[in-house]
Amino acid sequence: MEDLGPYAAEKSGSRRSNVERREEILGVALSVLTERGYRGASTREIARRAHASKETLYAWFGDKHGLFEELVRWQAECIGAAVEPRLEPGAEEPSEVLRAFAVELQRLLLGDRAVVINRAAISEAPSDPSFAKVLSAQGRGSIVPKLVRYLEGERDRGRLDFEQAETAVDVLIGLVIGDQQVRRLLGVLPMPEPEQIEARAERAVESFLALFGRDNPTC
Amino acid sequence: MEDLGPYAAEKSGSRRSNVERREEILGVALSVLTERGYRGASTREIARRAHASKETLYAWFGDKHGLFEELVRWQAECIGAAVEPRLEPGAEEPSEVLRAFAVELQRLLLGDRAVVINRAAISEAPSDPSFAKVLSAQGRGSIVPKLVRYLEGERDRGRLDFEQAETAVDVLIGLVIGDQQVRRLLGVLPMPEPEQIEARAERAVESFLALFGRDNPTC
DNA sequence: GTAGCACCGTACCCATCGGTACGGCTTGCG
DNA sequence: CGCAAGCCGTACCGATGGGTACGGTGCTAC
Repeated sequence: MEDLGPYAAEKSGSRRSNVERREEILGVALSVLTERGYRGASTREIARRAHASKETLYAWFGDKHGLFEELVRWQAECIGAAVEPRLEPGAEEPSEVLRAFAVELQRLLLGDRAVVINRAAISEAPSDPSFAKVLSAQGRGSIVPKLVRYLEGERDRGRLDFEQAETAVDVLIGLVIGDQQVRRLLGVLPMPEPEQIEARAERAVESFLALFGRDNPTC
Repeated sequence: MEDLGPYAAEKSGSRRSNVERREEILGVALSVLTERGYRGASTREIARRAHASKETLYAWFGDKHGLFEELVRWQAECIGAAVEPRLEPGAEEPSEVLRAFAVELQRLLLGDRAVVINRAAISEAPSDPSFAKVLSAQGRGSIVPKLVRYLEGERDRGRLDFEQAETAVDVLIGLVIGDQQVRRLLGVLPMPEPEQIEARAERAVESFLALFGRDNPTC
């Protein structure tokens, strides 16, 4: 991590909260990214709208790539963090746990921030796969293992039935997200309303349990 | 369609196959797009590698946007055309028809051409949604109705059971594609091998029929 | 009070982009 | 043979990009 704050990190008390300023700049970068895409988001415009100088911007983040890598990392961490606590096994019924998970997963993957960041990663993937790597590692790479562990735990409890946990995870994600994410990325699908998210989560989990639940409800 | 060939379309016999030349240029444009993305694909490089002049290029396609719109349209038509004949209802079992459909859908949506074109549409979506519109209309917009019609036909024959055909379509697509497409777009998933595609198609259709087939195999 | 530091705003450098113009070459045709 | 059309290669234009340099300003520390 060659990253650095301003020159004097915190040695001399840093008269103002420069971490706050940092987030402010990142927020501006995010909105410019939203409007113009990665290539169209110029450092000039970011600096101007953040009332910062380009020099400061480059001193803090190294270059344009470094600035947006910060954004990607931030978003990726959000996904991993927000989904984790919903996957506690044991107490509640799998239907309830999975429903909450399905709602949260949709909110995160289909939300504006995720869409914008994923667009940037995808558009830069041919020439520079680093955004995509980070996003994928912190996103799917952190969620799937937790989900696998949870599902296997419930299987051991006798509440689920499957052979390959990875396959079950694939099915669950497919049922919950479907092609919504791609359509969001293309800009042809608006963010679903909360009740639509709930309905889809309900339906997805119902199907999932019909396939992998131990108590087949149709018999 | 404001499109045009060279000035004399075919009036004077067009000494060489200029449609062939056109496809040659589009092929070069596609490979440059593959390597550099939409913004990074300069008309200079396309002209140079196609041994064409920029002037010719602009005379034929109008501008950069027009050139790539041709590509998008071409790819979109391929998807719609290739999937259609596999959805003939009646003779064969739904499991067989859907399996073939699932294989073809994966081949088309996960193939290199589709990935590259979708990347371009996604990266330009914030500032110019026209690529995404075309891609979505010709792709999903043409497949889903056919699929709906097929599924409803089989339901009327008593071989499937569901209420909302659109929901069933959603489930099917989710099971077949899952998040493979997004991971392909991010560049973190290689094109699956044919046997992997077959296996996934098999599994997806099996699950689909477990949910919507009339003959529940688990009872 | 004053020296120094971080920062802002602006101007600047150089590369590249989309799009256009031009000279020269090939080719089909009368 | 000569003409005209189509096209290639190169050069050019204005605009904009990432990245750097510099003078001015306010705040902190001593």
